[in-house]
Amino acid sequence: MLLNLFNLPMFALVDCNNFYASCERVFRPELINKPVVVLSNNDGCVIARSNEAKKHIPMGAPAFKFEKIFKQYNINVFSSNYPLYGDMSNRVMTILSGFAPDIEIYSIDEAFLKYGKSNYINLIDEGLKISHIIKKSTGIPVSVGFAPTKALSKVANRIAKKFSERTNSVYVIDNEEKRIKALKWLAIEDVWGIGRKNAKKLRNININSAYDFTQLSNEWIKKYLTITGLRLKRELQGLPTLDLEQYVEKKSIATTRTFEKNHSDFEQIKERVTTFAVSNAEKLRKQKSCTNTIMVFLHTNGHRKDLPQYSKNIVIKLPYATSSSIELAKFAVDGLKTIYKKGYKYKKAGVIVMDFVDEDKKQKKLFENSNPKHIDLMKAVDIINDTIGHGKIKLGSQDLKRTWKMNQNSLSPRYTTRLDDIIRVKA
DNA sequence: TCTGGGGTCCTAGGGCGA
DNA sequence: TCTGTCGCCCTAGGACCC
Repeated sequence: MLLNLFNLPMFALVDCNNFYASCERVFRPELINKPVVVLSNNDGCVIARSNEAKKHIPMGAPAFKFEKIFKQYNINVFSSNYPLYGDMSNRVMTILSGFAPDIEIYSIDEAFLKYGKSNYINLIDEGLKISHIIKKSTGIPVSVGFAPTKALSKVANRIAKKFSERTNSVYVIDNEEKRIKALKWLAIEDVWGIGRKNAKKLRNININSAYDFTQLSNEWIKKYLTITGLRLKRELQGLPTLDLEQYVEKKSIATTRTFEKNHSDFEQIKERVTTFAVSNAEKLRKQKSCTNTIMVFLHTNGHRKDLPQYSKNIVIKLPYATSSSIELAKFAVDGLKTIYKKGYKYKKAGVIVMDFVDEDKKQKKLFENSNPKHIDLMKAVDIINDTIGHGKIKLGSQDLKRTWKMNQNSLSPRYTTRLDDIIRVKA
């Protein structure tokens, strides 16, 4: 049976269902069919929910406001366990890359696959095979949507997930009738690329579905939703406009954190900012880049209307490109000194680096250059940290005794990445 | 008392040289 | 020499994604 009626390459979007919650369930099977939520760093707000929890908990719900509801409905609450989710994601992606030659890992829990137009395979069977093998090998349930464009494969995936009992979590949009039916069903705010603001704008002019959106004139879309909106319209019409994106090095790297409590003291914030800069430097060295620009920001808790508010950032053009932890930490602290004001209770700070060059292509400046001794020193630090554990080697300006702890009151073990936490099977 | 983190892309608008 | 205009570059900020 020839299913590919568009006679175009087909994209599959494979999406792990409620990924973080599903990861927790893999190692706690007694939680299957029970409500599960996963919280953000610091146990701040809800960032993943199982289907059972979705009835009671909105996305992004602040945990402290929902404690009663958690108890009332026996919701199982987990702190986020990124080493576990990262490892489970790698397993899923490795399996997926065996299904199609071209794959784009779009996020921790989803990937696009591209099937050439000559691959006249039964896509439903292919989707079922993907879902079966991933479930069997990793325990993670997935949904699969096929369509001739990436945006339509997102729509197909949504249908697969929403009507999983009828679709077995696999859906294919491969003719005009299905495309139009799907777009008429999909609410405008659920379209990939239409966020809250734009959805409101569109609702105001009576554009309520994805289909309505495709009926808008190109001029209107270009004017109000920019070139991005125009691309989206083409994609929804079934005209391939976005291709798979190949791996590219990052253009910016950020380390930012909300503090577990407010800090007013300069020295404490300086220690945090130093640590953020060191973390960015490590990530830079991993991708073999140096940075020319660093930004430091600092702000108070915007939710506390009763406290005086202050928020400031500073962008510093560096005199030379560097990936040295020591140099970046120094520039970051210089920046912090400029923006720090006494008397405020700070809740969040961060360091972002951008404007990269390859480490072997950086230009030598006439007067000021990165200290060449740092190159070997940083290599040694990276090797030691990789071998004996991350963060064992620190700068003197980082707090050596204190380990800054996030609130993680409900952290699951790192079943797959820490020997001590591995599951033991009793004979 | 307690509300995440890390990215990308796009545009408007200003400065500036031709 | 003065002025207007065009295009380029840069930056800040908004909007989006997961």
